[in-house]
Amino acid sequence: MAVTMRDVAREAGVSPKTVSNVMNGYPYIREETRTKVLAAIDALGYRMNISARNLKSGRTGIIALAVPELSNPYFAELADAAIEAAGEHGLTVMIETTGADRDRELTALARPRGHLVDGLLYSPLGLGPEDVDQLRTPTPMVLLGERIFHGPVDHVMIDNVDGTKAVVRHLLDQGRRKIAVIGIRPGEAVGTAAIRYGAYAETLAEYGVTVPTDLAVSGGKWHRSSGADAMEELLATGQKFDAVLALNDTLALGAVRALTAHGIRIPDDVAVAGFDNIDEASFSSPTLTTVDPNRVHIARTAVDLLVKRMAGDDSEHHEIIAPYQLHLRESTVGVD
Amino acid sequence: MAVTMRDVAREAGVSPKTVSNVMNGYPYIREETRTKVLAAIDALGYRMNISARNLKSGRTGIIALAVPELSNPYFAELADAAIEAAGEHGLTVMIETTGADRDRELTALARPRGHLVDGLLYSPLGLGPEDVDQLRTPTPMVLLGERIFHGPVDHVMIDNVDGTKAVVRHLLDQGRRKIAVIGIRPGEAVGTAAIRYGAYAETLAEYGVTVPTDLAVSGGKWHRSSGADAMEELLATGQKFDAVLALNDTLALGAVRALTAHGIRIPDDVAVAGFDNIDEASFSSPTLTTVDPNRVHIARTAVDLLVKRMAGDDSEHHEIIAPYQLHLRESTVGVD
DNA sequence: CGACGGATTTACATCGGTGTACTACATCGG
DNA sequence: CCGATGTAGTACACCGATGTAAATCCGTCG
Repeated sequence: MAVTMRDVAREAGVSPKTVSNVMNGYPYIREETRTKVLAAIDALGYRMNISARNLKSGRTGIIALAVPELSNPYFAELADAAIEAAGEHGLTVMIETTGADRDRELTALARPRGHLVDGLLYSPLGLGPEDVDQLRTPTPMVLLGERIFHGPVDHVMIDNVDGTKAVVRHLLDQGRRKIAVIGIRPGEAVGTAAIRYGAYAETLAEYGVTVPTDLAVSGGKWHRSSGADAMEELLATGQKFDAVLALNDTLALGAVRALTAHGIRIPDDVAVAGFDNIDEASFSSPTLTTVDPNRVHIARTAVDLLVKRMAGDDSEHHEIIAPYQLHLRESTVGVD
Repeated sequence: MAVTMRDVAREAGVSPKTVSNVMNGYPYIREETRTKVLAAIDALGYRMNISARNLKSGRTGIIALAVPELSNPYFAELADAAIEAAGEHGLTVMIETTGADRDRELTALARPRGHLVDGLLYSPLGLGPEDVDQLRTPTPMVLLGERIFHGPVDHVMIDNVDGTKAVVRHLLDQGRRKIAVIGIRPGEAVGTAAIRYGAYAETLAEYGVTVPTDLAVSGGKWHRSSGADAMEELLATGQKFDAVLALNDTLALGAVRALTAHGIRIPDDVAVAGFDNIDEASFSSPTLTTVDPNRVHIARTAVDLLVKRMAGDDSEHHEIIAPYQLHLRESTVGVD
C-alpha cells in the first residue's frame, strides 16, 4: 500500500492533521515542527492522495481545458500556453477534446469529469445562443473564443473584428479589390466564422467595394484539406479574384497548396491571408500573412480570471478582448 | 450540494450499494431494478464523484499521457489519437507536458498526479538508460518512443530503423549521394536522433557511400525554427549536398523554408525528406516526403496494452514496433 | 414441506485526507 | 493577578463511493 499521511505523521511524531496543515501552508506551525514533517515526507516519499483531499475539501488543483481538437495547431499551441499559465498557479490542466461536436461539448460541461476539476476553460464551437442556460454551471468557468454572447460567464475573446479588419484593410491598401473568403459557415449567425466574415464585409464596405457573395466559400472543419477543397471549388467556378482571406491559418495553408498546384503565383496573382499566427505560418512557402490573436495573453488572462473565480470572486462577469497583432508576410507582400 | 448516490438510492427506493452496482455493470440485478435506478439517475442528473470512487477502489478511469509539448504537431496528433483510443475503453486522458526536461519527466513518473491516474502513456525524451530503474513504478505504464531500451516496461515503438532506411534508400535510388542530416544530438548514444542517424549511416554504407560527418548538423528542439537555423548553418559552410534528411518533419519544414529563402530549388537542387508524416507534410510547398510512423496504430496498441496491464496482466513485457509507411512527395520526386 | 443453492439486495466499515471545535500554553495590558 | 488574545497542535466526524460479508428472496428437489 502507498504511504499515507498517517504514516508521515507517525514518522514525524505529530498528528495527521498537523501534516495536513504543513502541506497546505497553514501559518501557525513552529518552524521545528514543519522541518520534522517535511523530513518525514521526504524520507517516506509521500505524495498526497488528491482524491481524498478532493472528497473532503472539494479542491483538486486541476482545471480542464475543453477544445475541439489538438490536431488544429491553434488549439495545440493554446493548450501549451494554458498549461504554462496554469502551472504558475500550481494547477494542472486536464485536456478534453470535444471534436467541435455540440453533444460532446455539452457533456464536457455537465459536472465536468465527475467533480474532479476545480474550473473549466471552455472553447466551444458547436454551441449556439440557445445553449446559454447550460453555461450556468456550478463549476467556475471561463469561455475562450466568442461563440456565445453575453453569457453568464467570463469571456476572453480574440479580437476577431479588429484583427480581421486590419488584415482586410491591408489587402485593400495593396489595391486588391476582388477578395475571396474561405471558411464561412452559411447557417450560422454567431461564432467565429460569422464574426470574421462580418468584419470582412464591413471593411469592404468602408472602402466602397461591394461584397462579392459568390467569392465566399464554406470550409468544413477548418483543416488544411478543407482549405484546399474550398480553393479548388472556387477555382472551378472560373471566377477572378486577386486575394483570399482564409478565416484561419490552416485553411489558408490548404488554399495556398491548391493555388500553387494550379500554378497560380502568390502573392503576384493572388494574395493569401489567414488568422491565428500558428508557428507554421512563419515557415510555410510563402510565409503567411496572418493575425496573431495572442494566445499567450489569452491563456494567461483566462487562467488568472478562472483562479479568481475559483477563489470565490463573484463580481460582475468580465468580457476581455486580447490585443491582436497583424503579421505581414510573403503571402501578401512578396519576398521584397 | 451536488447529487450523491444516496439521493439516487432514495429516489429509486433501493440501497446506495445497488446504485453502485448498476453503475458498475454488476450482473446480478433484476431488469426492473436497473431501470428504476437508471431513471432516478437521469431524473436527478446524477454524475458519479470520481474522487470518492478512487479513494475506495483505486480506479479513476483516467490515464495520463506524458509528452514533451503539444506545439509539436506529432505529439498533438498523437494525443488526439490516444484520446480517441482511450475513449473506446471508456477512459479519459490527462495530458501532461514535460518540455522534454529530464526533471519534469521524472516528476511525471513519481506517483503521477497524486494517485489519480490508473495508467501512464509515457513518451520521454530526456531520460537515459541510467534512469531505467525509475521506470519501475507501481502505476502501470507503456512507453512510447524508444529512448530507453529493454526497460522493465511495455514499449510501443516507431519503426525508426526501417523507416529511416526506406527513406534514405529512396534518396540514394534517385542518385543522390551527398545527403546531409539535420537534427542529430551529438552527445546522445540512445534516443530517436541517434537511432535514426544510425540507420541513415548504415544505409549509406550499404550503398558504398561514405558517411559525410561534416554534413550532419544538430537541431536543438526539433522545431521549425531549429530546422531553418540548422540549414542556414549548413549553407554557411559552403559545402555541397544534393539531399537533406531531416530527423523529423518540423525540422524538414524549417529547412525547406531556409533553402527556399536562398533560392535553392527543391527537389531539383536539393531533395528534402522528413519523418512523422504530420498533416502539414501533405500541404506544404513542396509537399514533403516523409515516413509515417502510424500514430493511430501506436496509440491504439499502447492503450490496449495499458488496459491489459491495468487489469492486472503481468506477463512478460512486450516490445512492439508499429509498421511504418513511406510517403513519397514533391520534396524528393518533383511535381511529376 | 423444509432444505438447498443461486440470484438479488443490503448493512457497514472504510479508503485518506480536512473542516470544525477544542485544548493548552504564552504573552500582554491593566 | 486576571481575562483577552494569539500561537500551536489535536480529536473526531465526515466527504461519497465500494469491498466484504451477510441477509433475503425464490424456484427446485428429495
